[in-house]
Amino acid sequence: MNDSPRRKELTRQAARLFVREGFDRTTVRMLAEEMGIKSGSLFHHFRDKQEILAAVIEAGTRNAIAIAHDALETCDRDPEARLHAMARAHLETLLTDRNAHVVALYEWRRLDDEARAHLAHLRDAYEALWEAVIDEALAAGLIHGDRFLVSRFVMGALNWTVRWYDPAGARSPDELAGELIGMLMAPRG
Amino acid sequence: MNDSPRRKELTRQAARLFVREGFDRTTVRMLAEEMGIKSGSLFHHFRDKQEILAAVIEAGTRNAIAIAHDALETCDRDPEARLHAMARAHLETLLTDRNAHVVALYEWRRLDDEARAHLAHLRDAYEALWEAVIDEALAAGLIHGDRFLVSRFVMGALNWTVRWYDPAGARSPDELAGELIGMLMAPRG
DNA sequence: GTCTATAGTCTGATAGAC
DNA sequence: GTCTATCAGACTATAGAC
Repeated sequence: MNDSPRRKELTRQAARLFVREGFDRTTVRMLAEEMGIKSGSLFHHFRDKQEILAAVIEAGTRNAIAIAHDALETCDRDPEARLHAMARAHLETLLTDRNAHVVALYEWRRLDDEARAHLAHLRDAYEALWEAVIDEALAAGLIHGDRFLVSRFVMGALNWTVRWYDPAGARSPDELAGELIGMLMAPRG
Repeated sequence: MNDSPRRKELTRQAARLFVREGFDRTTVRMLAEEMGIKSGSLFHHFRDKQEILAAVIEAGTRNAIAIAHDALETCDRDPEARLHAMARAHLETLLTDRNAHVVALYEWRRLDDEARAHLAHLRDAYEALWEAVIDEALAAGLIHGDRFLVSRFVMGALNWTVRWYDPAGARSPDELAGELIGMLMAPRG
């Protein structure tokens, strides 16, 4: 459909609900209430419930790419700094906003075939950022292992934080990022 | 309710469906069809849909504990061997059977408060096995980092394999386990 | 762009025969 | 232990007024 500011705001609110309840048990009535309108009005902005999910996932992935891109630009060529920046950016999109990126990761399977095909290149672009940074770290001897598997394991470790991270706890996303890459690097000295 | 062989078999079949479709979008009619009975008959074995989920998660976690326990018993006191055995056991419960353990991890949030309270000690017992093995590896200097965070990151990396692992691919759960702990250990030589 | 009203379908669960 | 039949409510989505 279109791409109005109104639709963007509605998408943002849908993301919060999808994170809290999960896509399947979020009803259009719940979405409408969260948005302050009646359920019938929702379908003026989105063709169906599926389209809302696709909009959330697209926004979440685009945002993750933008945040990661910025984080990489503001740090030098040091592989460790870049790895840290990437992990911190990833965790912030997941844990600080608790936003659309969580939906993109956890509700991907709920997309229909058409939407999945349409959004796959975005997801791939984000993962390509990760694999490039991990390649640099491997080449520098900072970490070691198979390129594909290291990427998957690192992203998995980060993605699963959503399930146990306590925002009221003592550790920030930045500290978590440091601990994760510290775990992968050979001890100093 | 009871604990008949019939109920156990029905629970096993429900697990397959919950993995494939997710709990929320699995209907009692789908469950009944998978079990070869009519939907009304289901409620002779389970009070409601929630109880089926609780049965699956209990079975999945008990099985994971049993498999892990056996794996640890059949290897010596070498911290690396124990870490490897634990990771392999975990991956096999997730990737080979594609069974109830996946449901336990991915649908935990769908349990009602009562079931969650009832099953928390089982989940904790399984995680305690992990933390003990990780403690040994830390004490031996095999890996390094914060005990709590290393546990969470390792389990996260393993749990997320469900989302990308291809059973038809080249790598076995055993190889994956080796790659993961290899990634955490300082390079030899 | 939002509303009311509702169509049409599916849902979890129950009752009672066999 | 399984069946048939069904209830009562919830669901997504649509139509048409404003």
